[in-house]
Amino acid sequence: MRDAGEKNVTASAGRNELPARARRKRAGNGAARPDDADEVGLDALVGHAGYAVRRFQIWIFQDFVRTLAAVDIRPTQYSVMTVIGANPGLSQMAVAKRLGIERARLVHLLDSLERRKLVKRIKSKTDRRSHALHLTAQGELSLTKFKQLAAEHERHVEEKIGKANRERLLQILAGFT
Amino acid sequence: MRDAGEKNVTASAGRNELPARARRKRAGNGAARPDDADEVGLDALVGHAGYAVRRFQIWIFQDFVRTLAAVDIRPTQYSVMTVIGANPGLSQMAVAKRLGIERARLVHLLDSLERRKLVKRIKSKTDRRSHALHLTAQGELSLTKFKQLAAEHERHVEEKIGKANRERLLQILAGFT
DNA sequence: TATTGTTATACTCTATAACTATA
DNA sequence: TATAGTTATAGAGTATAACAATA
Repeated sequence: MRDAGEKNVTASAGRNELPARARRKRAGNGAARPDDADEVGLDALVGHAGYAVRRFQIWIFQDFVRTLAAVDIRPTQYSVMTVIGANPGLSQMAVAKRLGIERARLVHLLDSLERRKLVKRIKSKTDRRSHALHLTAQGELSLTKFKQLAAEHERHVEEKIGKANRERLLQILAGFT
Repeated sequence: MRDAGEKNVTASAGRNELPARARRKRAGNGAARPDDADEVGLDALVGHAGYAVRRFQIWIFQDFVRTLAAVDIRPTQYSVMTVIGANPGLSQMAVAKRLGIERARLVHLLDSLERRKLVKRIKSKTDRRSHALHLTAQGELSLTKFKQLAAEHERHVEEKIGKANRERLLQILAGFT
């Protein structure tokens, strides 16, 4: 059981096999090529989790951006505000570590959120190198709205892959959060 | 059943709830903050598929790059070579469409692969605007090696999330390939 | 010496627009 | 006029290195 089906990582699997139609087209005529995307076989890519995950991630981020376009908030900005909201007083290093963002990049993200009066940096009294991060009053209010829109986005995901599959996905990937 | 558990998209779920220890730390003392990443709660992010998928995708790409570092091939380069190998004669537009890559970006990817003698552009006789893409003999040979390493990477994924989970993931996301 | 926040650089990737040569 | 390939630009994101202030 454990050793079965190892080969199909690199072998073409049934569903995405190059369609017979496309094969025929090219067989008799060197010039004819498939012009429709669905006639192009993916070969080994079919068996790669990373390829599927990347395509899905692109879709999901685009839907997130689209759904929150009215409030002009991108996924990373949302994650930063959510973590600060749940852990007020956090340092920049702590946020960066928790979210896997480079601390250099977080500087710019916070600059932008601070300009928009959603987040504020407060000098720490115990360690004067670091900043305590807080949402502003407006930030708190805005985050509530962002979370509503993010929940709407999440429903789009559910519609796209199904409620049970979405939950299974969260379970499978829980270790990476 | 269909309407149950809708709220937990924005509510903190059990597993990633802010630990009592961290909450205690901050309760009596405004200055104390969680310094360890695992003491920082994620709040609404826990319920977002996009967040888990993004973190997983980062891990999986890093492992792919690491595993294929000896041959200096990145995920996108691998996907381009695999599709050309399986569909020789394809135009740049067809490859770009199939993989969801901007055609402007594919130009640079192909420049790089062509410099390395892995891929060649051949002027089409039927449509002089377009190029027929082929692997070189060396490209064919190299791709075989790349596929072996990619299969090794895929085994890392299996070790990380489990064989059954990896297969379930591929099933759930099959529609995005 | 080490760490926090910052600035800077380089490279990948996404998203556009515009140009050329064909069709 | 539309399309294939190309060039260019701008912004997000990743990966580094180096610096000042502070620990």
